[in-house]
Amino acid sequence: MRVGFLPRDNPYQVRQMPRYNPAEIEPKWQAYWEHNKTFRCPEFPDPAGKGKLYVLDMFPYPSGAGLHVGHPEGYTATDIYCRYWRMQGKTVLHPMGYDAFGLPAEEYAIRTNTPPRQSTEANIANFTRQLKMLGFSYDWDRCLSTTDVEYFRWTQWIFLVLFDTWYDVQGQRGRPISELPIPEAIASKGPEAVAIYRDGFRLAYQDEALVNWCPGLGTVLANEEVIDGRSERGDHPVQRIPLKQWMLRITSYADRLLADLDSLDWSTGIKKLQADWIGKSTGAEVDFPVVSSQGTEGLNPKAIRVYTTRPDTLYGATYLVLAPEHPIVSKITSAERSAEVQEYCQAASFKSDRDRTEGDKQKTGVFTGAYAINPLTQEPVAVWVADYVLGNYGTGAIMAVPAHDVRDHEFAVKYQLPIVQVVEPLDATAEELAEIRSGRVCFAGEGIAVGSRQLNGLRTKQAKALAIEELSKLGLGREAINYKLRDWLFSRQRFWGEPFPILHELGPDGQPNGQIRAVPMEDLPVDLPYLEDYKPHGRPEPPLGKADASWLYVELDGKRYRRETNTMPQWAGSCWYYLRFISPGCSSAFVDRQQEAAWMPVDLYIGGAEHAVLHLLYARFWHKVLYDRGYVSQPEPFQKLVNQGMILSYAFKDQRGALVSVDLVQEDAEGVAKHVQTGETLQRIVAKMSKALKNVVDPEGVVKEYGADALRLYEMFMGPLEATKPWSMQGVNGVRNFLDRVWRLIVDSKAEESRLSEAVQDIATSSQQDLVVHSTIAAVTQDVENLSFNTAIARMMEFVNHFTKESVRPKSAMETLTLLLAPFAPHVSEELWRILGNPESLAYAPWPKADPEKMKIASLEVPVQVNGKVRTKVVMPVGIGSEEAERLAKSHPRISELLEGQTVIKAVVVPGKMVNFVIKPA
RNA sequence: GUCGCUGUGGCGAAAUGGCAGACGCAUUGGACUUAAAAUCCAAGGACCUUUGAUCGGGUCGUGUGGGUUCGACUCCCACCAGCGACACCA
Repeated sequence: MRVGFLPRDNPYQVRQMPRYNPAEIEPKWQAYWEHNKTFRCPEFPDPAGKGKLYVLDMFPYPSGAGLHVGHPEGYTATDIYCRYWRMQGKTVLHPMGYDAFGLPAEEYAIRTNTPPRQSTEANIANFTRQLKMLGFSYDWDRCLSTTDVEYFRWTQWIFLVLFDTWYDVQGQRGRPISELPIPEAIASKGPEAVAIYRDGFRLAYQDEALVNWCPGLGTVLANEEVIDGRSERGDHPVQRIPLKQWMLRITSYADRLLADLDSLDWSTGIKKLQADWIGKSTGAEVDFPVVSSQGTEGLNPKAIRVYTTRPDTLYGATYLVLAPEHPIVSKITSAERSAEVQEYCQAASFKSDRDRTEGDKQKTGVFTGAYAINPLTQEPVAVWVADYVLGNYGTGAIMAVPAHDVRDHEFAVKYQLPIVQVVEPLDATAEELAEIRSGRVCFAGEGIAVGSRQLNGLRTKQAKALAIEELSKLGLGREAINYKLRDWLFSRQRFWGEPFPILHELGPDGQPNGQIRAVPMEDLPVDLPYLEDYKPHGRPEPPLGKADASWLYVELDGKRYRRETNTMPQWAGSCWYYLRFISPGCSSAFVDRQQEAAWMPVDLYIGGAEHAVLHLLYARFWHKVLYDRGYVSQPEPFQKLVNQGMILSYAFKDQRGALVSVDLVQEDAEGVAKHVQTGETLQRIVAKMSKALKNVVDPEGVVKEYGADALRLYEMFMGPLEATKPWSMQGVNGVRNFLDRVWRLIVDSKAEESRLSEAVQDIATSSQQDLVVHSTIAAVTQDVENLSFNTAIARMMEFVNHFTKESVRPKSAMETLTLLLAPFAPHVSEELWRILGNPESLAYAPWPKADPEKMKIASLEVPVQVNGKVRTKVVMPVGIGSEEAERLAKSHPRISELLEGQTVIKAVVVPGKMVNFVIKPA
């Protein structure tokens, strides 16, 4: 229990305050909590307490615009949960920090012409001020920003762990690179060959690959940051160009990232999103030996390997399609087709993914002139090139089964390629069957194999298995697994990010010779250099290349190196911040080992659904690497995840469906919205808040007008946490009204200074009051634990409605209400608690306990139905038996009247709930 | 196109097999007041019916259509609408 006092220099002295005045009490209590470090979290959970609780918010990106009403939604939810569990005796870790590296901050810095560090720090200060204004019970001593040098020192350190790790497929875990078995052939070539061999296995590796280059932003982007061929941020076009980039081998962890979703307490929706993103599929790889007019002597391998999820349709494979990037294309193309094929492939390579899919989406392709042998039919099939086949998925080649794949069907129809049905649907009409048999319609479902020799008559599942077995015997096929997930492109050509702690060795000519090494751990952090001009210039060379030679060039162990000049993407810092919060001051490690074991995993993680895939997948991946390497104790970081719903705003739409800015709308007396200029009647809809529509709600303005407690309460009262819901200022006024009522319930609003209302007296509660008090405790307790805050608030409103009517209000009941309200509206509750005569903060006061004895009632009204329709209600004693209840119900005059002359077929009696007589005319 | 979420009074919502609309907003009426504001009390799904007025009684009602059940907002099937995510991954 903490005994608090008000700081002497507190500007918010208790003044006369007969009325509820949040503008006075809120800053006062915020100063009190801060001064007394009320919410400081100990290094370890209290062994005498009821265990630990780690509750985390997705930390905000400190934009220049300040806090949005969406932020306090999740933050209030976690705050209520934390305050509740503190009162229940748990030791609660509840930190806050900032995700401040990355494009938005840098764009903002360029726009406002300030160095990024300076504008970032200003934004952070503003965010902190706004967050403190809302009275969240964070342990602010643990606050961090991903841009703190002492923080990103450890981000760099973790990157070096990734660099030092290879994935042991047999053991299914990441291991130190020093344990990678080196083949004799490599070892004999000397240490440089060994180093290059190792580099090929590291989880952090460099790769020359086709990347998403965005000239508008002057950087490459991860696949996840590209939406429809345009950048997620800024909506600039993205091109595919080959560039040497850092990649993280997240694909090695695909299977575990998928499998471990089972163990998590996340919504099925989010789990499914992640599972779909990982996109595991099982099928087979099948080899089609090549027959080329060029001959196959120089060909290695001599077969085209395709990936299919439907090996059972192999007899229907009437042609093959290669991705334009497939290396075998140029080797098998016949002389007369060469020019055409080359032109097609070249055109495709310059196309962005957008261009490939845009427009009429008509599939295109060219015939290579080559053929390959279907391993089961032994028939030759044509080999085509088409850009609807992706080079970086599966083997980059497919067998086309036009009868049973919609894409292949479309292509085959366009180029008049043969369509052969080999699967018969199980339940199709005669007409449908005829369409499928004729090849006019494609059937992609499962069914019975036909026209497939040994597979005939088998169901799809069995046919797949047998086909794989047959292929294995021939040595031309095997079971295979594929993932949609790609390795994570991890480098950016921008200034405002963590520098890579990597050095490129320089050869005698002063140019990098291809050998790389990590910056020694003890030399971390690698800070960003000072740059006069850090702006992107539209070319792929990173701005850090312009740094001073003293930063750029390093001499180590007698060798000269050039620093890596790429920076890490914004996601890097948020991959592990939850660990740093556990021991933010630890200078010997990224997290203190004992403290990590004591606090992890995060028990409740709340944030927006927009991070369902990217942040959560990346963080889980890093965590698993750290787990494999023995640095953390848990395989998963976030045990329970909840996504708060989006807060929308009202907007207006005209007859054509165009959105109208709210300052152009006026509602008349009947509440009909009209356009100010045209007088046109507008339709009210809900839409995302946007500057263009001028319907953005500023939380700071709401705090000034209604108070932080009202804002908190309103955001929770709007509806279920996970639902999207529209903002209403009248609703805020409603909860503010409730707080006023609570205040008047307890405080004498006529007196000059704050003192108890005369109605509040130190007397015992009546049994009827007991019922209200204890059933409210029970309901609020359960609702808070289930994060059902809207109904918890409704229960407290009922409590207040009840006691407002009582002319004498027992003090104990008022204290109970104050404690129940405390997690939701902490400022006013602290103030009331003090007025009720308690000198200490209620932050750690024991949560009220519902006494079942006091919730017992003697009798209740039970609905009585006839044929399922409620006809009357009968008062029955609690605990009544079925027969007695039936007898009581029957004896009610209205019921006996209805049963008159009828036969009761059945009487359904649920004691205490209802009685139902099923009757028919006699 | 595929997947997911959501459809309940004028509005935000509650009830997840057992009295539909708790609680709140807005509305209406009353009390207090010289008056207004504030506050307090009360009413309220729609329609029909009984009555001098009440009390009362009935029919319909949770997006639409069907089904399971003594009983469905709740479970199942099909469809419609709105929102969101993904989108040639073979």
